[in-house]
Amino acid sequence: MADAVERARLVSELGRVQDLVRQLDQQLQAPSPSPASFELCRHLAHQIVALTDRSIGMVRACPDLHSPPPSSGAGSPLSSDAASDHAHHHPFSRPGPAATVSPKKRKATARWTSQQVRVSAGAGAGAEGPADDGHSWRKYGQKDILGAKHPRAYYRCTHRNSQSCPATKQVQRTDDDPSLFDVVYHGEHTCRPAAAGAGAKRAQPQHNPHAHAALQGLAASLTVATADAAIGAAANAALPPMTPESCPVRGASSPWSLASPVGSDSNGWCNLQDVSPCPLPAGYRDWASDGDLQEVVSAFAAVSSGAHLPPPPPALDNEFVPLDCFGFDHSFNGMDAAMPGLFYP
DNA sequence: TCAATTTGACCGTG
DNA sequence: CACGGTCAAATTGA
Repeated sequence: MADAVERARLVSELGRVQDLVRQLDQQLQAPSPSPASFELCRHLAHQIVALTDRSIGMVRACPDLHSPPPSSGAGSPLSSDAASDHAHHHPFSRPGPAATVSPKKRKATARWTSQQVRVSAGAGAGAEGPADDGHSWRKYGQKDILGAKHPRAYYRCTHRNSQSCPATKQVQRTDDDPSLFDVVYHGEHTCRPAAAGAGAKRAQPQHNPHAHAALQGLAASLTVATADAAIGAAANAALPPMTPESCPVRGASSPWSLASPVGSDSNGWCNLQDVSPCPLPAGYRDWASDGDLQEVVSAFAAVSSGAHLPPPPPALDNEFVPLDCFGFDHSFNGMDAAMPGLFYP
């Protein structure tokens, strides 16, 4: 029986997280980033992580809060996989070419950032598959999935060999709507978008002038996630108005079709069926088309799920590598288990 | 000729 | 043993 006290505490914790995110946002907007402000950013980030960790612990400790929200019948996104429940947990494996121990071996322990997205087939581009997400993918497999009408296709980044880019994705047409695809992204792109933007460098993620947008999105996502955690009206009442539409993450549609699973429906999907851009400030668009959106979203997903960046370390178990984005280099061992409710529903 | 896709087999997990 | 994920040989296309 989730006592109201526990809920109130959780809401309060998440509210603090949101405040911290806003502070971080403000720091990132500072015109001339100084080492001091960078340090502050780091500090804020650590606090955010610690608080979210605690919040998740609270949710876990309380069975009622922990129980998943009843999927609002309207076609649960993963209904196609409902028959096989591992389809939901995507413990990803195979950390890239460096782990050439023996072929066809998978590491069960490796956990990658995993982002679930539902996209529609590009309207004009035919219904072959989801719209281009800005990266070049190479198909390496296809499987018929039990209980699903359509096979699942497996893609890896074209630059996997040349640049050791570990990113992969799985694409599966939804059962109910053939024009919709469920896309699960694993890993992060470490490759350079070679021909994409003329000489677009993704060298210094920190002090990214657009990073604050992602943080705002994160703040919005936290709001939604709170609601997802069955906090419901209490949370929404306690938090400042921030509509899901204000989440830049959801607007990453042109041409990016990537979204954070946090601010999504009850199953962690972010429905991008509506490919028409959602109302976004111009900055968000520019940023999204720049590729930085994915970077930041992935970064947060990585932070949340304890993923790491290549090149893969030789160690099998402790697989954390510092994120260059915010310098989240400590205290994430706990985070590995901290966010599964959000990323591994 | 090379790159991308297809497809059946292999492997680890539950 | 069934299933999902991956590999790699064969095939296709530019």
